[in-house]
Amino acid sequence: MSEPTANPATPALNTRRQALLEIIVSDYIETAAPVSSQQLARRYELRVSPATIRNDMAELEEMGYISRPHTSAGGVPSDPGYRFYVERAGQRNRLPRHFQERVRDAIDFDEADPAAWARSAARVLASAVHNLAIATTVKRAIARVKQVQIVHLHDREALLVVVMQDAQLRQRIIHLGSDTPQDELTQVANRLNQLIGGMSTAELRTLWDSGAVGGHLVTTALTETIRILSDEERKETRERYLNGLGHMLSQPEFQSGKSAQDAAEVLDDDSITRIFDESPRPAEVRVVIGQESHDEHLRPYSVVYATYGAPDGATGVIGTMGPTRMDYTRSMSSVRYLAAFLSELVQALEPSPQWQ
Amino acid sequence: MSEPTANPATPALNTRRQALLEIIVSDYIETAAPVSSQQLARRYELRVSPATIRNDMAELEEMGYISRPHTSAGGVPSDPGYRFYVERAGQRNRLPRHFQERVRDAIDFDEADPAAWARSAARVLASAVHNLAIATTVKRAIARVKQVQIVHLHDREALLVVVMQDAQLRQRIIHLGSDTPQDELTQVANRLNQLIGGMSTAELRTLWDSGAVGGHLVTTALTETIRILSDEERKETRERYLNGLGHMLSQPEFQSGKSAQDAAEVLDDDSITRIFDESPRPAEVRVVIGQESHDEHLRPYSVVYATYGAPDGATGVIGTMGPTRMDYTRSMSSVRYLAAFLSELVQALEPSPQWQ
DNA sequence: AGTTAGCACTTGAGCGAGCCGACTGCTAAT
DNA sequence: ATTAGCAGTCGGCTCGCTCAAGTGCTAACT
Repeated sequence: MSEPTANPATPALNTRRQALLEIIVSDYIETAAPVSSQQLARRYELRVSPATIRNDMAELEEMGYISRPHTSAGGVPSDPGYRFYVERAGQRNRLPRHFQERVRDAIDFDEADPAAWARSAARVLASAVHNLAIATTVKRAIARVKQVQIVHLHDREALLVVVMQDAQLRQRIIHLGSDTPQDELTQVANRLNQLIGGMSTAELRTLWDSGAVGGHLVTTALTETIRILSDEERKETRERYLNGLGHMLSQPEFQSGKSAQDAAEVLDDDSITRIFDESPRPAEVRVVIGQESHDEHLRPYSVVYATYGAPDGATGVIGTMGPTRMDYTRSMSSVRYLAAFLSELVQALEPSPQWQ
Repeated sequence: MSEPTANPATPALNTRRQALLEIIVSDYIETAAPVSSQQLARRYELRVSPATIRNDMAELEEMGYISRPHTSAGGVPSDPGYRFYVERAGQRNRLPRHFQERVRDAIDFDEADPAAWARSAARVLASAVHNLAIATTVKRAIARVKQVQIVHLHDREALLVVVMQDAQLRQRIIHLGSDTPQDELTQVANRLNQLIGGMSTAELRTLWDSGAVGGHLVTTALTETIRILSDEERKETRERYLNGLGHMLSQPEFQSGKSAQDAAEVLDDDSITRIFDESPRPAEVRVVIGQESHDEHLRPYSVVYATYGAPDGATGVIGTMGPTRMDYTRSMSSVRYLAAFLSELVQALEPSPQWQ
């Protein structure tokens, strides 16, 4: 592992070599074939001869930015080469054609369902970047209850519905001491709502400990509410939506060489969710290239992702995964745009942060 | 396309040949290698010589039950061969080890969440059959509302929560004429519940047309409720959970030959859901083998699936997909068991059918 | 009739040789 | 510092070969 950092630390690359490296990376991203000095000279207006380019490429190779499949082959970017490219060109805005329209058509605010939004977002993103896309629903670090409802099912069973602060719903079966009419259940729920509306798990626990709430049914409902909220905080309850594995597998790297099975296994377990756990700050698009990943299974791939949601509120993650030879500028632009779009929707669902 | 039906119509296969065909299919399912006459003679107590087996196999080939990759190779079952096998051995119960325990451990009734059940069911099934598993949530052909709730979000927006007869939840944003306190919203919801509890879409529409409900807010809530229910009936709102693509791609047919990309694309679009639309009666496990499928994309695969849920009530589908060389007895047993298990859970959520 | 032994024949898989084309690395000239 | 020219390297491809597995057929047997 030679570790050239793409930063000032490294012995400076003269301007022409920097430009050359960028061209090499972007050409390889486009063609998926090792790029040779002659092709570079022919296809781009470099005003130098192939021999000069060869010299420069030898230098780039020595510094670890590119490597060669074999001695007599062209250059292929290595992870630091992609990193250089991302730092240099990553901020450019390169949304796919009609991307905004496609997003607006696919995602309907009035559905009010973060799960539906996430599913559509994953679909749009996948088809935009031609790779696998992942979107999760949102979740708050600190769960608060907004309102509860108790619905009679039959005999001595009822459904406890909890509406959370971020407008997400959770449900659970509760067992009643006796068959209780719906009217009474509604009353209990209303009384409970007066008490606990807006409370966090901790506050609910305090209330419970104080014993201030009486009645068997109320206690049961409160207990289960606490359980739901603490599950919410403890477990990863975000729903994940995946789309576009087919797009990803159509990339040439999977035709020969890379194993489609490995890629599929990444989806079956929770690797991807794990990398998402280290969520970046909202509005920051994070790029993890190949070996940079902490997760061994993800090493052969790159991931571009961002957090979306309300600041200090409910947050989810949206991102894309593909071979390290992925279109970083396009991916970053698309992810950035979608994250912002979803953030708006989610923020419209809950009170603005000042209210708390 | 020669079309031998596996039924009495076909010129009778003598008993030995039937037994032989079953052995060939099951051996091929196990080993994934063309089965030869010598191996059959060696590994099974057939009490006849390889030459005789060759004669029988020639007959089986002529009748379309098996085919050969090339002239000097063993036999592999063709679709009608698998069909014969399924009809003959399909009813045998061959659950994987500890399957029941695994199911019970993975699926928690108290969660009361059909989505969570479906997700867990897909996971268990996938690992049991070593193939892709799909489970959907449930949906009623005729939606009924059980209860609604209106939750104030902020300013002039509120969340309409609809609890359906089968205990599923739906939500939608509604825009209020003016900023209305939660108390009032709760009252409106309670009034509305008196009126509409248990109603179907048609009944709600009649009510709406009658103009018997007054008040702007009530009307809005009613309108949106109708919209939710009719969406429910019109659209495919079942959530699909997939698991085990990695298992499926680890099957030898994908190592060389079959395209993993094609398989992945089947998942990205909705082919599978389409085959599920022709739901079998509950408790019937349906098997679609290769070319038998109406859907072109599914032709290279087999699908084993069953409907689960309450009779005349909410139903969902669970099934597995894999190469035509899949373990049908195991798949059918597992699907049958899981469908029955899920049915119990779903039925416990809603009033027994007589009540309606 | 049905079954079996024996044997010639077919075929895919694996292996190595050899050729071709693409590209580099190096040297020497500008 | 750049460039032309050229020898050298290497992967990919094709061809031909051999080998092992397994069949299809014929003739003998029960």
